[in-house]
Amino acid sequence: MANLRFLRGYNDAVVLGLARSGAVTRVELADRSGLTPQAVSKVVSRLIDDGLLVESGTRNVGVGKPRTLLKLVADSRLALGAQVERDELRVVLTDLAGTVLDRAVAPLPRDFDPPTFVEELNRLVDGLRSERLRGERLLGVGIGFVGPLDHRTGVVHYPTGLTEWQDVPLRALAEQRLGLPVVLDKDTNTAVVAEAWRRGEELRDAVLVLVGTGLGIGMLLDGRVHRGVRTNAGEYGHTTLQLDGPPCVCGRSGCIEALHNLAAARGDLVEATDIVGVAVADLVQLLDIDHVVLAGRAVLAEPAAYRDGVRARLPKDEWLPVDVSITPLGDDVVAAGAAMLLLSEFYGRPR
Amino acid sequence: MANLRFLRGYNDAVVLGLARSGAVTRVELADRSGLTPQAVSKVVSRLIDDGLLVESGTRNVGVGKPRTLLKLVADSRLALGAQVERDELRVVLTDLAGTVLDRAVAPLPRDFDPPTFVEELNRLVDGLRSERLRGERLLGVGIGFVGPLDHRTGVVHYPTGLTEWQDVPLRALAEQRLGLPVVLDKDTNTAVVAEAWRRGEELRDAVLVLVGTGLGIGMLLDGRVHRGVRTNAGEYGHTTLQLDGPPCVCGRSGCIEALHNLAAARGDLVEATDIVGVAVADLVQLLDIDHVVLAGRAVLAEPAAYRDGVRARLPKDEWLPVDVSITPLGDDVVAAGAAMLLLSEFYGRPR
DNA sequence: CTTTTTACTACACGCCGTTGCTTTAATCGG
DNA sequence: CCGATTAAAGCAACGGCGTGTAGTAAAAAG
Repeated sequence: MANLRFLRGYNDAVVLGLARSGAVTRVELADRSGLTPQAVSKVVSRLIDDGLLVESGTRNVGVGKPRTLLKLVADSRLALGAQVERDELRVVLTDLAGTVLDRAVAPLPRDFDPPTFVEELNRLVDGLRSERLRGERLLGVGIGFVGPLDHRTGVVHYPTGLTEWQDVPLRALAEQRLGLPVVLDKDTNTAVVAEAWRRGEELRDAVLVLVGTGLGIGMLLDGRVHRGVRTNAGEYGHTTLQLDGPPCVCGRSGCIEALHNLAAARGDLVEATDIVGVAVADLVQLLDIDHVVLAGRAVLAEPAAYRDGVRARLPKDEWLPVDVSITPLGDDVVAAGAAMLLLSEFYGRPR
Repeated sequence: MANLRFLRGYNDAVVLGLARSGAVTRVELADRSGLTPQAVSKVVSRLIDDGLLVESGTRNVGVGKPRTLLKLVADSRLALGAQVERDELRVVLTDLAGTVLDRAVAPLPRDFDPPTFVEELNRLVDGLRSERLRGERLLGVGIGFVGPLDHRTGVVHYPTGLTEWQDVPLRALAEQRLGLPVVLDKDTNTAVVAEAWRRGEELRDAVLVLVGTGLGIGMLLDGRVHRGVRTNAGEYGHTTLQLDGPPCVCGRSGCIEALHNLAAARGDLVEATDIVGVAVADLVQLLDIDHVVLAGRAVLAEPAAYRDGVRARLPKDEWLPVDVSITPLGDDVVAAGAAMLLLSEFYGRPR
């Protein structure tokens, strides 16, 4: 189904997305979006009325009237993002450009239950909210949680290590307590949203590899996050890499995660990063992506080693080079991505 | 970029897609599409004017005016599809519903060159065209080719075993010779299009596994074929399944394809199907899909064995069952899918 | 200063789905 | 048997989308 509201929202999002990557002009927006100059003028004037864009000077390119520069008003809209791990809650405040403005971190009790969590979330959110925010600039809160969960319904199913979380409608609970719109997604998905939102059209096919105690990936395919039928895509840690390998906690044998963690426990960084390299090379080949972003505690402890380990296993001299990078957002990537996921609900391309 | 033409085309495609799955009524179309009843009425009247739909009786559901049944006029539009293998060319004629109406098969000379191929394609196309087709019912020709190739540009790059095919603009060559619109895609992609086009909304996240001399997959993710940055996605045969496994023709070790073909050569069908099972289970977990379709010469020789081998490796008693099936199109699946890919260029959802 | 070139906008327009209402055709209730 | 009720579908007016045409604004070039 598509109607005129969809049409407008879609084109608004296209223009805003291009504007996010830096100062632009109407002419350039028309060229890069495929919209006619008239349509761009209308869209831009809507966005200026909403306070999302401002005109900021001119740029001269040869003869003729100079182009009017347009700039995103990054702090016209803000969002909060949370990362929930088994022992820690992190909440960050980001602006429309995806810049992290502030953060708060608090420990979570062992095997915490939903009410405890919602209260703690509310406490951190209130702290960040009261300092800066007057008026309606704060759009809502995104939550990046460990899986499995359902992004569409906002229900957490049964994450390992959290016995009190059996089919908990977290999105509804959080919306009620915080009085703000809430979106819920898997941590790996919010992380890849962070990269996609900040890098824009440059990043359309990418994988974000999150290496911590487990190994999960977030997939950006053709400009959209791939979540699968039940938001369960990206469980890459338990993919078989060695048929007769060592047993894994998941019950099967020779999983990527088992091989990686064994090598890491031995202190064999070369072997550990090589495992990740082989796994990523398989992914690149399967999905035909041109960007790989590495993140997670293990990677951030030894960024160069993991980056080089992955690069070494990727095919060289290829007609399509694969860009391998470490997330510039560091420990904030999941929480910041959750905030950007919420921003994208309002200002991203509608479905 | 989106405009009113896009809007109309999109909604037309939505309605036509629903109509493809059997006789429906305007009310049901409105319910299932999310469009308003008036919008459906307008769309349907457009489609009737174009000869794509007809009213065919009524259906009574309780009180009130009975619903008018609508039926797809399947033979109002036809398309041809070709499958190109290293030793054989197959061309089929399908209607708008994806039903195969006719076929022609011809051997191809060893290491055939582009001109030879285009002439042979033209000969088979002409044969199928002259028998049935008067007027403008034939929309064009789809070609499913072995990779690597570029779907967007229509250029075949450098398929192994075909030394005369270095960056050949096959789509342009074929369009010129045949005088018909042509689309080009990898064989695995056209095969998954065949399943998607025929099964409609029921199939939104699926993998088609094509097991022949190699092993490739076609991915349908969130209702769209995933091709990757350079139409190279789905090269699954050379994914590592055993780190220290036997050497593969690709230069690496322990690839799925190498393990499978070794087992098959030994005549060990259980082992061969189990390898495919493990590989598919990994895929299902990674992509979170709910449908697996098996196809290809090896599978069609022992369909039950492959189907059961795959089922055995998939997680059981899961909250999300995975449906495993054999393609009902048999040897035609790639060629028929190529025809449906062409149909979808005209009557599928626009990008 | 005039001409040329380029950026941008004002406004009428065609066409999209939507809204409100009417017509059509069945069942239901007496 | 027949009016009341219910549901499907069409008609007409409408708001809003991007588009096309024509015009204005602001620079460089001559």
